[in-house]
Amino acid sequence: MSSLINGSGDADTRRFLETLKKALNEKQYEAVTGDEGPLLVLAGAGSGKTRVLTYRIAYLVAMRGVPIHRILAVTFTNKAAGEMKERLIELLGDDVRDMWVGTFHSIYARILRRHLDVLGMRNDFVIYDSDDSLRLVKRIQKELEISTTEHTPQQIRGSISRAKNDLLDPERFSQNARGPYQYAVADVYHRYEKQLRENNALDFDDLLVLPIRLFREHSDVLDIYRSRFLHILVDEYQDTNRAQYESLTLLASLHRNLCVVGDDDQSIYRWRGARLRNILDFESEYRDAAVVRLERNYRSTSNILKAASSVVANNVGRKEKTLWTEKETGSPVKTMVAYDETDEASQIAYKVQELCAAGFSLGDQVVLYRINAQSRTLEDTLTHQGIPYRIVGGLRFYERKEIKDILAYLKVALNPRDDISLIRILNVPPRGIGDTSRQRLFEYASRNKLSLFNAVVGYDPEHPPEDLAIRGKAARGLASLGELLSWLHDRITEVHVGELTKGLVEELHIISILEEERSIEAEGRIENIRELLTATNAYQGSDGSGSIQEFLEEVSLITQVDETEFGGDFLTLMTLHCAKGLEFPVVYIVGVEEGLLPWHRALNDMEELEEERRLFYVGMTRARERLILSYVTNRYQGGFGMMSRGASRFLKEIPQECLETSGSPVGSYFPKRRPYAPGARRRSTQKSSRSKTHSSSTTSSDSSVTLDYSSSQVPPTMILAMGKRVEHPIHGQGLVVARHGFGESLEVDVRFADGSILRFPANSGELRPISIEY
DNA sequence: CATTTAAAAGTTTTT
DNA sequence: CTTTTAAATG
Repeated sequence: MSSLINGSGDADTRRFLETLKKALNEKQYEAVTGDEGPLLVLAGAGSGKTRVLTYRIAYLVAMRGVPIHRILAVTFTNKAAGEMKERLIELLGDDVRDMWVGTFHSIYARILRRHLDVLGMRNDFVIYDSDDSLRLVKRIQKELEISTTEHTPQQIRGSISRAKNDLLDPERFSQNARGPYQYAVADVYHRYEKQLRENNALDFDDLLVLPIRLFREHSDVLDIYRSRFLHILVDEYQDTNRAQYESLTLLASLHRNLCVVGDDDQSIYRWRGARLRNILDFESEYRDAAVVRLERNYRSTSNILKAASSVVANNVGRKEKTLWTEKETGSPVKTMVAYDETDEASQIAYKVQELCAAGFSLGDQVVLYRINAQSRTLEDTLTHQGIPYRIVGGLRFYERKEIKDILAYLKVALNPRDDISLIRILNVPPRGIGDTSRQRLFEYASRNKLSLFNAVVGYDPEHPPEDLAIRGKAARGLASLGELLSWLHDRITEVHVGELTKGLVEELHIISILEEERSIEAEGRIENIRELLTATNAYQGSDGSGSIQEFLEEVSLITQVDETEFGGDFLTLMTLHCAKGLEFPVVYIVGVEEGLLPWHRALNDMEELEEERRLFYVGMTRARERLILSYVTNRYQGGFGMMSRGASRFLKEIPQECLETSGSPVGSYFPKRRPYAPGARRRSTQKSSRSKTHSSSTTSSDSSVTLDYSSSQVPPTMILAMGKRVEHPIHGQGLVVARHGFGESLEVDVRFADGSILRFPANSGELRPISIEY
């Protein structure tokens, strides 16, 4: 492939412009080739936002001769950055690899690594994730004797985070504090910042906030970057917060070539400090800003687009936009009513298979929900029916306990001041150092003005310090930890991360300890550790050296979407927030109910309610061809009562003409749900007992009543679920005990009365499901 | 004194 | 229905 970057002849120029004209519509072309100066691209959902951003960079490089290192592109996830880079490499050639494309967090981390020392901190900091920060807040709350029940550590940590993103340092926060809660937060905040500095650690917010301090207090550093970055391009601008806004303003203050792309209707991170006004006020902020509106949608059918637009039109605080499409009308948006969440899950599972029969693959379909807790019921049902699925988000790989434990060792070895990580691994794996010993160790360290690390490493079991009353098992444990840590510390800068991790895992004997547990969870953990070893082993940093510092940084900035490999024949499940920026041919949104979507705590606040509406809008606009919205009449939460009350107000905002309603309110046919009996195990026994319970009242929540099997549209996969009773013309009655494959290729194992187990293709028609008689 | 076991309480969204 | 906190055990 010829690289555009080297060819600057007239012929190449003309060819490139031709390519652009062909690849882009008029508005997109305008945005891509827009002049220097501030540029606001208001890009509606599915209007080719990423495309514009990518082509604009290519245009700047190829046509305007902007050197690659003088461009800064900021995206929302690492994955988006990676994809943009791949695309740019195709367009411009391999040199693009050195371009600064990344998230705010990763780009600023890079800057801080170079310059943080001028602020009196160290450049070799570690990054605390939210779990680490939370542990720190908890510890401080205990030290300050602030009740953790009255104000949860999560709350306080949230308040601190918000303060930081609003650029309030502890002093300013204290001055503005009103009321007992804010005073408490102020105290914790003070100590929290002090601890971070002492531990040589930065939290996520620091990565955004410290560059601002750096730039403001050291104009020479600011000058390096603001003169270097001739063009700055920012994706998802509607979700930037105050700190991000301020830092961008500083970085763009010299050349003023700031191109921001976003959609105010898709701003969904207010709770994280995102300020809608950043995008709404861009034009007044930069009076000379050019504005381009991308209103043509290339993604959804007109029915879906119309439905979504009608919903979001109810928001007041927005820029007026009219999205249009040349796509066909398409299927109507479908609403489904279910009795409860189990019924909802069954109906979704049914619909998924119906659409599989209609030619969509599982990978084409995604189920979106408001809160993570909703995934459980779906998972149960999908597992039960043998539908392969994949969850995006939830617990991230690098946040799993066993992984974080191992990484904590590396962090401590790299940065001996990292007390939070050290405390974490003090007794992991169990080595006899409990609460009491830990407390004594703390006291001993502070009495002797030793860092915790030195207290541990310097511990000599032959001559234990007199003022450290640790003996016996705890003493031996402490000694072995000290040995291990100094062993690690000696190698941390020399050895490749893979080799060191391997040595560490062996030294800890984690695998054998877990093997002895002989539980499913332990097996999963072993799997995870093996995966970590593979990852570290294969790791090559930017210079191919396998530096541990670089590895740890990369790992802590991984986003939820980054981790998931898309493609493959899996049904995808994720929260609405996670779905931002993605698209699928078929989208289900479940739990479209008052109290859930909109979330109950948003009901009394106009702005919060609008954000919920935007969230719903984002979900709807992910769909290319089919959109299915479902709600239930009885949703239970935990064991305590109902949590949502009927269809969401947002559903009523969709025009009737693009809707199709299905699924009757079947509530009356269903038995009232029993209150949870304590001790009634769910996972294993419920599955078999559930169908019995329901069928005893002539119905089954496995949809055998709500869905009409006799209409023969029901795919066999649906009927031949695990545990279903079936009849075979020769062998008689049996029970489905296993399933292999999926869809057309599904085969099921059936155990018959004589104990024999036989395998049948599900679509052979030999097996007939029978309703269970009692 | 550490670990296991039982009871109690709390659940949005995430870089 | 999970996660955290308190009491019992080894």
